[in-house]
Amino acid sequence: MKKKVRKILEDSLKFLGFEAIPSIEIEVPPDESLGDMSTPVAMAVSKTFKKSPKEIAKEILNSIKDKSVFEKIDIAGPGFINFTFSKEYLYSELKKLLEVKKDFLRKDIGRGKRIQIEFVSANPTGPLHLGHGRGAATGEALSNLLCAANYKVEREYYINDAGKQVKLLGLSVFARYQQLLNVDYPFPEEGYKGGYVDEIAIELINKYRDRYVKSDFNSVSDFFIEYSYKKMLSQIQKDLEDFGIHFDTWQSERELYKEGSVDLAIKDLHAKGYIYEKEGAFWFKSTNFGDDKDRVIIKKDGEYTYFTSDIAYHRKKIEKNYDELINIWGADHHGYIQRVKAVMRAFDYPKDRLIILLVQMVNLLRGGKPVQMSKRAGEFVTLREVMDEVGVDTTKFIFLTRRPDSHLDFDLEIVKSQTAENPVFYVQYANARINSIFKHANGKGINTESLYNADLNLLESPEEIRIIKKILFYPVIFEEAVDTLEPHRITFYLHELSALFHSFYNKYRVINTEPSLNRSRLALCEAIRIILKDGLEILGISAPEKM
RNA sequence: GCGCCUGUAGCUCAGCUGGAUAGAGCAACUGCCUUCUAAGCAGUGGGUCAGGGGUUCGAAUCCCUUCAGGCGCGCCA
Repeated sequence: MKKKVRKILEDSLKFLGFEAIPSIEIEVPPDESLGDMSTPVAMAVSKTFKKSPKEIAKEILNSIKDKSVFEKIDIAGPGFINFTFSKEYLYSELKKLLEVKKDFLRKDIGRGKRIQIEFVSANPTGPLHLGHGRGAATGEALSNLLCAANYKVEREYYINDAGKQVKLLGLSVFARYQQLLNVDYPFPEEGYKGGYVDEIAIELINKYRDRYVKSDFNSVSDFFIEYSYKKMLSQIQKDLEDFGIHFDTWQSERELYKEGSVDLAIKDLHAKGYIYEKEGAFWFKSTNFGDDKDRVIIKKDGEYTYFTSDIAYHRKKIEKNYDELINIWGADHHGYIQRVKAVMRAFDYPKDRLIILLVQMVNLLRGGKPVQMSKRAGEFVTLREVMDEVGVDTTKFIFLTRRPDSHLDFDLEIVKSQTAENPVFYVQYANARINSIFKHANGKGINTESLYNADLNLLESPEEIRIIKKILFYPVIFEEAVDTLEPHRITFYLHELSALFHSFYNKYRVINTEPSLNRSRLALCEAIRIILKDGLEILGISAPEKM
């Protein structure tokens, strides 16, 4: 739709000799009476060509050869050119949609490019919380979106199963284990205090009784660490599965060490001359690549830092040779961006091929009062609890009606009280209603097949025309969402389309009209349904047939 | 102190790659179910786009600055 207008404008501008025009903006006018598409291009070039915008607009208008697509083209305001599509054009496009269905919606933006999206990647030291849920919902929707745009998407979860944190988890479980068996064992200072730690300890007691009682932690640490983090990881996997999130690959940090990737990465950086020794530690010269300070990769005690394995991890990503990489991180990690980007540049990776998206924090409230979210203190509401309390679709929808960088207030009381009238149901309900109409039609013996053959010219009311225009606009929104990597644009669009449908539904009957009109309106409903289902699928939200 | 993000209706948020009269949901108020699902529809009220400067034909949108909030600035992960 937009492309059509753009093409026409380009031809016209070329014809007029306005070759040097950078980009033609095309937008939607503020009021539908003005038209369907609009361009301020005449205003933009008026200065360079020393003519009034209106004059230029007039010239452009006169030079447009193929006007059949439009009902009218007006010059309005300070020099906008407004286009209103002809009904014939709208009907023919709608017919195409009904014929080819999804293929009409799909734009081959990715051209089969391979892209890896890494998201969630929460440490397996505790259950997922709501912030992870936001990252999960966003990552999943983005993956689906890019997939639909013909990118070959691989979804990856990075497991921090090495290092201090999982060790601390193991120790926390060990301490609880001892305490539950009445051994006076000190709980680690910074240990994990959540109830899940007790659960694991109890599980161990049930399985192994007092086999490890009074053991020296160092001699059994491997067992406790391994058992504990694996337990947490499988719980995380279960939570994600129930939240409807799918991953293709799970990259373990331990594996990176085991397979030698970490040593290799260090060696590689060393060979490039980006490693130096200072004060007994080894540093990566990240300031060479825009970071504010150099970073330690081998500590004085010979241990690697968290960053070291991340260097190896990203090096491995490079080796896998994706066309693009996306990392979705919680905003609390933003200070980490420069150093990871520095790594990529040190490995000569093109600057823009790694995109790091930040998802802002979720501020969890209950009745306006903040709920503490400290994993170590063990006070937090888990994603699981929220899922169970307010539902998966509702939770996702809340995340997906916000820009990723908006700071989100998630008030459990408000969300729950709105559950019955939650916006997600508004969209799902539109789909369910359409299904109901079809069911009704089938019951009456009305042919609901091959609706592209219906007489679409009968769709003449302002409401119907408005819906057709909205439907045909979907690919435009889709493309914008892909370009900006912002799935929430789809969410808002679906809400708007649903509103138009509900309004139409209330005013007109689809069936029990004249036989030919039955089919026309069913065709319209079918088109709406195709889009609602497609959009919801991208968002990872279910589309129930009845509600 | 430095860096990143945010500030839009009573509340939660869209709109931010500059365009015409700033939108939605919730909340409030008034109407609409004997016909395809009322989880719906029609309508009313509601704004210093945090404040101040600047850029230009045009600024919620870009730049500077002040204020407010969140987050981050480890040989932690």
